[in-house]
Amino acid sequence: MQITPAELEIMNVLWDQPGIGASEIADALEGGKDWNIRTIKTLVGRLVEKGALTTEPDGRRYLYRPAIRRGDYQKKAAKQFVDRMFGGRAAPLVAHLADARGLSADDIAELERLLGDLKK
Amino acid sequence: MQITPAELEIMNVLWDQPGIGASEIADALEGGKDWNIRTIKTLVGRLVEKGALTTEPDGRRYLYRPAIRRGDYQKKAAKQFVDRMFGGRAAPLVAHLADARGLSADDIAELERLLGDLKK
DNA sequence: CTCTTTTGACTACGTTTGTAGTCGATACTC
DNA sequence: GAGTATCGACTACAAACGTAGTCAAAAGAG
Repeated sequence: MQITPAELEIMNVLWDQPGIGASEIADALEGGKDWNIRTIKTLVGRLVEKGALTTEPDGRRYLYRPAIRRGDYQKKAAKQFVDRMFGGRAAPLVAHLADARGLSADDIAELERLLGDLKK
Repeated sequence: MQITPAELEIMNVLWDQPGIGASEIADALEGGKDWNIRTIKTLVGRLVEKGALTTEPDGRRYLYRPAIRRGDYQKKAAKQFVDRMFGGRAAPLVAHLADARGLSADDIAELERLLGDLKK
């Protein structure tokens, strides 16, 4: 089940607010993404076809909610990305991120905690 | 300059062995990727159009080499990926990777070294 | 020299993706 | 109740993608 970048925007909205309709999705879309409502409905329809969303009738419209967990999808996507771009090695990826956007002190602290856990 | 997954396979070969021709690329492609030579040439042609590869005549054929550095491309792709999938937060990504594929002891050591550097 | 192979240039073509439009039915506004 | 907004279902359509085919010229095989 591959989710395209445009579709992912929809998924992100629905992971944050499951059980809303198409017009609420339109409202909730971040910043510049002022897609036409038709566009949103097309993307939602494709996600339903793919089995990534479930529908629930609500009067004459549908409410949508993710059929897959965000964490599961993120994990699969992360693995695929690292495999393709970095031959499966995570460290170079983190190095690039550090360089590209400057990890915040919080990020660094979190990573340290994580590494501490992993070593056990 | 967006590079598609199929094109990235080509780039990876050329980053490892810059200055080879289409048939050498075919030979060098990893494992299952036994693409038709036409397919490879199409992909190479598109990469040249996009400015991702430079050409150098060699007799009646061309040798190709990347016009962009692997590191630069990785960095941009990593940033874009983390932005899209994790709202820009690197730590959850690393957590998923750790979970999904079990970071090796080497990976962990490398990340620790990296974090040590970052804290300075 | 003739046949086969290889190369670049150009073309092909189904599928996926982004971005909507049309249509008929229902709901909401006055 | 008549006009307008909204919904789902279906359709449209160009660009990008994956995967290759055709063609003419040049190079290599015998």
